[in-house]
Amino acid sequence: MRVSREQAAKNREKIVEVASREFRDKGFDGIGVADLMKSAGLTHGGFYGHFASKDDLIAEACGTAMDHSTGKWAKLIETSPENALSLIVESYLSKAHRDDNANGCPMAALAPEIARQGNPVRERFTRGLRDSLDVLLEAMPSGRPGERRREATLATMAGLVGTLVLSRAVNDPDLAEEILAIGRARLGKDG
Amino acid sequence: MRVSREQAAKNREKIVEVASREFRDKGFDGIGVADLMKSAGLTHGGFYGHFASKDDLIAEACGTAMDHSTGKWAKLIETSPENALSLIVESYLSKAHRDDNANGCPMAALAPEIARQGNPVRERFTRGLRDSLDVLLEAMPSGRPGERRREATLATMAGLVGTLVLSRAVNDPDLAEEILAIGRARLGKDG
DNA sequence: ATTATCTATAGATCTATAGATAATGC
DNA sequence: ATTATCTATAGATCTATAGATAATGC
Repeated sequence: MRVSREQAAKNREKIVEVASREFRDKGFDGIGVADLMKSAGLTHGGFYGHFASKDDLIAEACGTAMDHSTGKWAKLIETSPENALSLIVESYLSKAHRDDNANGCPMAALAPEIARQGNPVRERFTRGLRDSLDVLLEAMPSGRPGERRREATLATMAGLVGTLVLSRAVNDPDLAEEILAIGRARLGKDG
Repeated sequence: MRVSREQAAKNREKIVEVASREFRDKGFDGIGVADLMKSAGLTHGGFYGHFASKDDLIAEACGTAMDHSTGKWAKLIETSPENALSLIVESYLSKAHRDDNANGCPMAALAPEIARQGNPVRERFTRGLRDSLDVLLEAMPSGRPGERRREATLATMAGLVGTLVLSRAVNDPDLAEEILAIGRARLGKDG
């Protein structure tokens, strides 16, 4: 039943990848270690050879989810630097993103739960947020003092997260769409 | 062991009040029915005389938490209508609110978890959000088209929630305070 | 020989229910 | 007599560990 070191490393990556999606979809308490391992094609007991605890996996899964999300933005900026902000806002506040929690922004899916986690999780998350802010800053229109640009970046990030979070929680499709649409109109043109 | 109808009604209210605080503090999965009843001064088994299920309580606790939160804003508007928006933003994005999840805004504490709940919970939440938006609209500066005012209201609400949520999730106190401060500066003066 | 994974299980939860108890309200 | 609450427990989780197994890597 033993596999090669290479395969073991791949198995570990697979666990993190599955977890990062399942946690965003169901929340940290909405999915157990046994089911995560099953989704990764492994058995329950093998988990603790890769991670010290579920919390340990949560920290890593949050980190990679943030990195992945930031990577998408970086790619948009690289592709078309001139209207990057507009592209980021349009995709972030799209119906597709709203309806795909599992592959979307970990902040919108998990931020309040992360706030309740221990220091290792929050530390890893904070690093991911800093990186994400650095990337978003590049997408913000220049031609203003650096301090102002930093402010606009943070305000845009908060606006994006708040908008998506409210749109998802709401039961009425019309209200959910109105929230998204207003967010797109106001955040896409900078602050 | 039986109590009067009046006392039973009070007990029910107490359960909802305790639950609305504990849920905001620990999340829906972070506190069990037995512990909630203990905090309310009752025993586990008595719960199901008052509520059909934990989900049932979640819906009601979300609703009253939203109503309570909206009531605070309404009071601020009544007290000083001229600078109500600024007062709302200052209190919402205060350190005190950030550090008191249990008595604070249920959206910032629970929105992503609410999004994963069934229709009854989300319906009750949606009603609470609509009411809250109606109240916040009154605090927005007038002197502009109604449509624009509605947009500014929704954008402000999303900005408030996103700002508080990020500030709480972050591990570094300086970054957490920077996020709050920028939110206060930008949202207090309308959009 | 080492070790990645497996099976099996301990021990601690959690929601919900059954049936007993005792005070209220007719 | 009704009913709000209590005790006790069923049944289903969940995290984590112990010990067996079998393939890798020396």
